[in-house]
Amino acid sequence: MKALRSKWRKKVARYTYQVVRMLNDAGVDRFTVRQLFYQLVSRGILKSTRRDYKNFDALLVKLRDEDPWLDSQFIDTSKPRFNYYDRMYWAGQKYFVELWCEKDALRGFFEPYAKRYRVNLVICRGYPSVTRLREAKEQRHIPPNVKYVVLYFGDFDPSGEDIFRWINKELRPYNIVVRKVALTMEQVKKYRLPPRVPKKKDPRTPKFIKKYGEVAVELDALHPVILRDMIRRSLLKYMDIHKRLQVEVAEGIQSEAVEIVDEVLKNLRAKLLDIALRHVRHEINLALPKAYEMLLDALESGRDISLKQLYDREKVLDHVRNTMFRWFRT
DNA sequence: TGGCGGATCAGGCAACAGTC
DNA sequence: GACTGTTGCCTGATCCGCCA
Repeated sequence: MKALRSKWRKKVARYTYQVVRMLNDAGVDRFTVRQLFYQLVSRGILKSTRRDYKNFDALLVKLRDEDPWLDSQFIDTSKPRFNYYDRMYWAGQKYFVELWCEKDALRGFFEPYAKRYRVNLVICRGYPSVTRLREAKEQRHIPPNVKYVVLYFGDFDPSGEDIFRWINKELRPYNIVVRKVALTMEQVKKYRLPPRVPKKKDPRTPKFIKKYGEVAVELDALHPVILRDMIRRSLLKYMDIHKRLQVEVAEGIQSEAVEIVDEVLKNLRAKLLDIALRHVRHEINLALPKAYEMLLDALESGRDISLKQLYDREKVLDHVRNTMFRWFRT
C-alpha cells in the first residue's frame, strides 16, 4: 500500500481497519460505506458533515483499490443489480452480455428486455459504485472462453460521457468490452433530439463543449420505440441466433419429453397406489382377528399400542412389494 | 527551494425519502 | 412542488508536504 501523507488520512485509515475488524469479530462481514462512516463518527474519529463524508469516501475508494480484502467487506444496496442471466439460455454463445443504465427512471423500461433475453441489468444511478465495478471485474458467473460485454445506456452530456469513459477505463483492463449503445452524438443528430445547454459549473463541461459543441440530451428524450429497438438490436448483435435456435429447439424437445413422462408417471402412480392399497388392505384384514385380541389386551392392561404393532409389518410390506414387482415385470 | 504528487475543496451525476 | 439530505461515485483547480 502507498504511504498516506496526511496525518488525518493515516489516522482515519488506521481506525477504518480497526472498526472493520471489530465488526468482523461481531459477525458483521458486509456493510455499506455509510454504515462504516457512522461507526467512525460514533467513535469521534469523524464529524457528521458532508465534508468529512466526502473526504472519508475518497480515502476509502483509495484504500479499497489497494486492498481487495477491505474492498470485499462492502455491499452497495443503493445501486440496484438484477441477475436475470440464464446459463442455459446463453449456452454455446461467445458473449456474456449485461445491460448497464445510468438512470433508475428507465429501469422499468429495461427490465422486460433483460428478462426476455436473460441478461443482467445494472442500474448505475450516476457513476457506478466501486462495489458494482468489483463484481464485474470478479467475473464470477461468467462461463469460460466467453467474452464479457457491457452495453451502456446513458445521457449525452458531460457526465454521461464521463461515466461511460470511467466504466470503460475500469473494466477494459479486465478484458471486458464496454460499448455505449445510447446516447451518442450521431443519434442526437439522426433523431433530432431536443438539446439543452450543458451545465457551465460542471468541470467536465469545457472539454465536452470543445468536442461536441453546446448540446446535451437526456436518454429519456429518445422515443421509447427507438430505445426499445436499440436495446434489442444491441443484444442480438452479441447473440448467435442459430445457436440460440438450436438450444431453444433442444430445450423444447426436453420440455415436451419431461411433460409426457410427468403425465405417464402421474397415471402410473395412481395405478400403483391402487394396487398397493388393495394388497395392504387384504394383508391387514387377514391379521385383524388377532389384532383385535391384542388391542383388547392392551386396553385392559393400560398399555399404549399402535396399529403397526398389531401385525407383522415387515412381512406385509415384503409381500406387497413383491406383488408389485411381479406386476411390473408382467 | 523548486518540482512532484497527494490531499483537499467545491463543483457535478443519479434517485429517493422526508420535510415544509 | 420546492428544498434538503442521503448514498456513492466522478472531475479540475488549488493547496501543501516531502524529498533531492
